[in-house]
Amino acid sequence: MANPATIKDVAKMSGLSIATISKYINGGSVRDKNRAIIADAIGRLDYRVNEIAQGLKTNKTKTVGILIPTLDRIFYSAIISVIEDILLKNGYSTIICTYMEDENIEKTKIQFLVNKMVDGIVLMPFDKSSAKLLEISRKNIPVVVIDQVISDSDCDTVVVDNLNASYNAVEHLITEGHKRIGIICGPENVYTAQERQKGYIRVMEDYSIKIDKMLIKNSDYKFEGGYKMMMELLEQKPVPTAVFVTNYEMTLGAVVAINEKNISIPEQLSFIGFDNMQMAEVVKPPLSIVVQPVRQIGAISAEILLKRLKGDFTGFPAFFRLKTDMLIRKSVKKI
Amino acid sequence: MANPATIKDVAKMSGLSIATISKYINGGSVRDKNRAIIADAIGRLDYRVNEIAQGLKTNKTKTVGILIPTLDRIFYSAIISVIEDILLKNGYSTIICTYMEDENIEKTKIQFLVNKMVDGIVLMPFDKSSAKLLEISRKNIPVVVIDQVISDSDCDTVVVDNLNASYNAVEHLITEGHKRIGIICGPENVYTAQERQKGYIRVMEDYSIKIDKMLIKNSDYKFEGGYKMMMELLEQKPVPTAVFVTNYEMTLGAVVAINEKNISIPEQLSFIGFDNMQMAEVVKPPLSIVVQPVRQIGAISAEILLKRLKGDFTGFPAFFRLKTDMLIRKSVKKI
DNA sequence: TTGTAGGCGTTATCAA
DNA sequence: TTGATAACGCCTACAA
Repeated sequence: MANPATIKDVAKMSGLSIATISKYINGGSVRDKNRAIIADAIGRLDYRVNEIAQGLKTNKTKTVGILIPTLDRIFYSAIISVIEDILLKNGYSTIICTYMEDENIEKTKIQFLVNKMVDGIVLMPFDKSSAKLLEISRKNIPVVVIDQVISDSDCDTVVVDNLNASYNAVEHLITEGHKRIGIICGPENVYTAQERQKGYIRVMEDYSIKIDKMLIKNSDYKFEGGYKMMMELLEQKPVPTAVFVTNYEMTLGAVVAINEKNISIPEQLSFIGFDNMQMAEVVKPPLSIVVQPVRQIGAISAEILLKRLKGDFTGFPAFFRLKTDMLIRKSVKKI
Repeated sequence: MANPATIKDVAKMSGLSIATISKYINGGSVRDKNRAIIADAIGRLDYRVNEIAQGLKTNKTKTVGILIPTLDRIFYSAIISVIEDILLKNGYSTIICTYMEDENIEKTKIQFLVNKMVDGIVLMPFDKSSAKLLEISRKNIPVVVIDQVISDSDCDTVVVDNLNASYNAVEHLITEGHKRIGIICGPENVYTAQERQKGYIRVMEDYSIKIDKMLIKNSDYKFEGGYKMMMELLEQKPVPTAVFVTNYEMTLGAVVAINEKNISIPEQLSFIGFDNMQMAEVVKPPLSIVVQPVRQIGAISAEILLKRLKGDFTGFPAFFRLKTDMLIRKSVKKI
């Protein structure tokens, strides 16, 4: 209704000057008697600092930009929840942008965030190229990169140990007697996909199992891709006795394919999926899966960014490599 | 590195006044020759409007606040994706806040958004109380409420026809010969849950089927709740021949319970779930489900808000009630 | 068509 | 401890 109250109004009502009110707000020294008067006036006027004006003056917006490929994947939305929560508790709000896994949109949105004068950025990049980071670093905005290692660029990074996540999963299959093991990986130009594929190859070599290239499928980290690649794997001769799928959406797709073919897990095919414990329980039988430390990823990212935002650049650039968990259920059979 | 360029810099470089540059930017009339000069200067300086300063002057932040219970549910994150996309294309950025299904946090966050001077708010409220809307309406900030009808308050509203969604699902079961039909609903104080429950009761009455209160379960819209209530339903005597679960997370929980009890769908129990087509396909056999028009909800909400933001209040308060779809798969047996 | 000047709400410097 | 005042970058009468 009425315009929001300003410092001026508070000053008028309390009979003090604008400068004094400002000090009161920002923790300067103010006579106790006056503190009371000011507090009273602020209460009656329901005064709040105008953060826009504040931002203009201080060059700080108390806002962090979060840039992710899409909100549709539980992996991303879960991380964001955590980050948002921590930042908010520290007085920062967040602008979440998705770029639909499109490099051009990604660039546009980075520009957008820079225009919005965010104080910091959390980025889950599409690919490994660092060009897009130029714009940001030119403005001296701290960036935390999650889930990917960007070459040739100094910035704090939080990833999971994808290689060993994959290594351990496949090793589990090997230990249970499997040799003919299929893997469905993500896009070849994506860091996490490369690492997960490396893990597969390394453990196979460590156990001196011959690698059949036909059992290594690259796809798009999407439902349909998982479905299609699973179908292809099932057509191999001899058919693999076990399959490892390296992200959540493709795991869904693969399971659907398996169901359609009326193949039973684990009797006819052993299976290890990725992410999302709830889903793993819904499937029959419950799936063994690799679980990423989503909460931890979010928490560490938020904390390191807050540190940079405070101007503390010790240990820059920081690099965190978090361990995954392996959840053993009933989708793997000993052979 | 260097500070970002300001209008002043552009003015200096082009030899024109600040006012002229401002006109150029905001579409005022400027001599063609000068337009070229200004464009050139802007390009060389890489000048961008400082939206903070602009906001201070215009009292507009070009920002919309989105307040949701949690990001963990695909129903919410999907809607947000759509809204964010449309708003962005119209020059608005979004601040997404979650309140963890806690009324107090919800209030705090509303205050937070108001402090951030958002131009508008999209709200998915926790309950039906309208008190929280006071703060917003006092500031004349347009609000669009999604997924709930707030009594005693004028604001644009977008909901789905939950009652008939439920009616149709249960009717499908009845048509297939079922009479003893269990339903797992959400919290009794939540609008969508009430409506879905009403739909059940109405269709049962329409078909003159006696209602057994023991077959109506209220829970919390969460995975564990769905699991627990399903277990309870399975202990009823005689056991229901069909069950309808009224949101996604509870559907997951219910399916897990059914799997654990080694009950087979649809031979021993017919089943209809809610939301998320992908999941429905993963389960074996694929589940028949009620699908909400997520994209449409997002699109309509964004459009109506944009309209209000432009100052167009025709038809206020608007009320949209969207229809759901029923996806028939293989989880219902004729008896 | 262009320029001058005042003000948006805040912070920060410097005197008092 | 307080207060007057000049910024911050932009917009907008109003005058030229």
